[in-house]
Amino acid sequence: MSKKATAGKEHNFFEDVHDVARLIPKGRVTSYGAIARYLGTAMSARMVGWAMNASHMSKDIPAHRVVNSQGLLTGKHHFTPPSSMQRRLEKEKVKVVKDKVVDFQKIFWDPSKELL
DNA sequence: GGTCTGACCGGCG
DNA sequence: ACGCCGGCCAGAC
Repeated sequence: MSKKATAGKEHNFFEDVHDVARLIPKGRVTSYGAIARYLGTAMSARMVGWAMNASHMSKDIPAHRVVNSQGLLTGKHHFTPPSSMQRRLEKEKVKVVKDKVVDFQKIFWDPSKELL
């Protein structure tokens, strides 16, 4: 039998998001919407960000590589200090100007495409 | 168990 | 170019 016969659907949103976030290559960035879409919740990008908030518990999750569709470091406010997000991105050769990722489209990493 | 919020996204005026 | 609005899902109070 299955391991979980009557196992309720554990839509571990956290794990899903965390898993994808961990797969983000260094020097690349993705958007909440892209991850949401990859998970099947395209319109629920909000929860992706919220789930990322929980990523704070796991230091293995490069939340700083996740930005919004504009390439803006919207979540930097949740970092400590906020500037650490940009700092980490620059550390990965990702240029950030005015809280925005330079060449965002170029380094954009789409899980539904890259992880095909 | 209803209500609100949230690291978003895209459309419209 | 910019501001406002709704939508969508999941958790917290």
